[in-house]
Parts: sequence; structure tokens; C-alpha cells
Amino acid sequence: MTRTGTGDEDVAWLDREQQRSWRAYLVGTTLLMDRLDRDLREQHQLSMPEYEIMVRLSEAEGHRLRMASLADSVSHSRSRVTHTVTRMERAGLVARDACLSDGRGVEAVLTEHGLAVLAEAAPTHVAGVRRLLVDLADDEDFEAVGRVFNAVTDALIEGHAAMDIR
Amino acid sequence: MTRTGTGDEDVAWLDREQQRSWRAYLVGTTLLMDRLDRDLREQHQLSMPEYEIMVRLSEAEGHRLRMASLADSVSHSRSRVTHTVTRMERAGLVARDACLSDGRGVEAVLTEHGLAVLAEAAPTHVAGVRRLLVDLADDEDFEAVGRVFNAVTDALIEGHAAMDIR
DNA sequence: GTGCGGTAGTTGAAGATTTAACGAAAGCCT
DNA sequence: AGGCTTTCGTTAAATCTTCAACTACCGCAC
Repeated sequence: MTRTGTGDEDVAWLDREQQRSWRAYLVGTTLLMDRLDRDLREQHQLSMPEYEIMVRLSEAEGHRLRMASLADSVSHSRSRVTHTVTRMERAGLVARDACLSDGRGVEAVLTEHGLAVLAEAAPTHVAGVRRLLVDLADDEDFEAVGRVFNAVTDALIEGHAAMDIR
Repeated sequence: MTRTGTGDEDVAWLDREQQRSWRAYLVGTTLLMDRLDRDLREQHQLSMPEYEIMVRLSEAEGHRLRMASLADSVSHSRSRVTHTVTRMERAGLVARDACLSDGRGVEAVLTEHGLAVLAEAAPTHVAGVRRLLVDLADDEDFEAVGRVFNAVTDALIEGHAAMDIR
């Protein structure tokens, strides 16, 4: 509002505590994702994005999902999902299937092998998430994390908020 | 402990609420980082990693830091920082300088131009962080995020604070 | 001093992601 | 039916990141 000459007066900077939280989040996220990804790769020859995709497929009807839904559910670009699924297909984790109801459509299906790999990977991955994140936080703090990032998601995806109001 | 045949009994899965928080965090982070990065690129021809590096340099003595410190402070690999700094050097944002006290060392220095670009980018970037994250959360919730990811960082970096367990 | 392990930083190739453009099929409107 | 627009998924190229060497230098032991 006032002017003193530095040019910063109208900028709503973060206060010291907010700054600290923001950086902790940035750095912590970098380290955490890095580590979880590395663990998955070393122990199960899977990347995080691949794992995420397998989880979504495993939860779907018939272990299959249209490419677009898959992309939306993990919030990755369609192109990215195309590439990831191609790699996974090559590894025998998923298969592609034409969509009967829509000539343009393609469905990704989790294979037997994919399901087996997921069943192996899930326990160690979840243990990592616990050990490196969930168990480090108070229950209340972790719930706060959930609230905050649900709000972020709502702000960045149209139609997401409506779904969650319940 | 007991066995019923599904094989899941010894696994400490996340409960419904934890699961929800974890996914919100994953998806929210993906969307948020994507968006902040996109905004920086469109408005200032900068990527998030580049911006992060400029912030660290701007806060350092003489606007300069050893490559290794820079890498540590943003939690990126040294190789990554080498590549990023090379690109930034090409863009005239930083310069490289030999380190006097250590023949192996290299210092990255923020140029005048780099400082000017940062001064332009910072307000809009911070505004985005506020609008898409900080202002969406209760103060207390955001502080919780800070606590959680400080704990994560402590757990993943030796010497950061950890090692008090055991 | 010499040797030796460790650290600093770079390099090039491989891998992953983004971007923009594209062909094919749907949906819609008349 | 015909034309127009949108959506689906893929592709190729550019960009960014990781990975595994590799050089150069430091520090310490002897």
C-alpha cells in the first residue's frame, strides 16, 4: 500500500513461517518422491508413475480403464500416459484393448503378471510411505495435509470440488 | 500376525482417511507443481528448478554458491544442477566462477540480468503460491504441512536434524 | 614427497516428460 | 446425408533428468 522505494510494497510475500513451510514442502516432496521412486525401481523394477497406474487399474472394473480416465485419475497428461503405458505394455504389465463402445477409445488392462507384480510391490511401497511420511506426522497434522491438498486439487480441477462435497 | 489366506495380514495398509490424504497430496502436488512451472515458463521463461536456484543464489553471500551447496539446498543431484546451471548460463542468468580456495570447486554467480529476471518473476510466482496453496489452507493446516515435511526432510537427510532415533 | 581413497564437478548417453501437430472417430446441427 | 467442432489417443521432436563413467583436485597416511 505505501511506497518506500524498494518496489516490494504491493507484493504479498510469505511471512517467515509460511516461507519455512513452503520450502519444507518443496524439499521434502522432492526427497520423498525421489526415495519412493528409487525404492520401487530397486525392489520391483517399477517407477512411481507406473505403480500409480497399476493401482488405478487394479481398482477399476475388470482391471481396465480408458486411457483418458487413467490420465485424469493420476493427473498426468494423456501423452505421458500413452508413453508410460507403452513401456508397461512392453514389460508385460498391462495390455491395450480396443474400446467397443467408442471407436477412438483404448482401454488399458492390467495383466495377470501386472497384478502379481503390484501385489508384490504394494506392501513394501506402503511401508515406505508410512515410514517416511505417515508415521512421522501426528494424525492431525497428516489430516491437515489431506485437507490442504484436497483444496489445492479442487482449485486446480474444475468439477473436482463438486464430487467431494457429500 | 494371523493368517487367513489373502496374504495381507502383516501389511500395515493405510486406513481410509490416510489413503485419502496421501492421494490428495500426490495429485495435488502434481497439479500444483505443474501449474507453477507452467506459469513461470509462460510469464518469465523460467522453470521451477531454475527459479529455485536463482532464489538460493540471491540469498547467498555475493549472490554466489558452490555447485554442491546449491545442489544440496534444492535437493537435486549434482548432475542435474550442472545441467540446469549450464542452461541458465546460456541464458545469461548465472555465470560460473572458479573457486579460489578449492581447485576442484566451481561457484555459480547470479548475474545482473539474473537478478533482474528474478525480481520480476518473484512477485507473480509468490502470488501463485499464495493463491493456489497458502491462501486455500487454514493457517494451522499450513503450519501442519510445514511440520510434516520438515519431519520428512529430517528423516531423509543425514545431518539435517535426524539421527536422534537410535 | 608418494600413494590412495574420497570429494567436486562434468560429460554423454539413455530414459522420461512436455509440446505441438496429427488422423480417426464422435457428436451435433441442419 | 453433409459439414463443423470436439474428443481420443498417438507420434515425433525438443527438453529435462538420471545414470554411470570420468577427470581433476583435495587430504591424509606413511
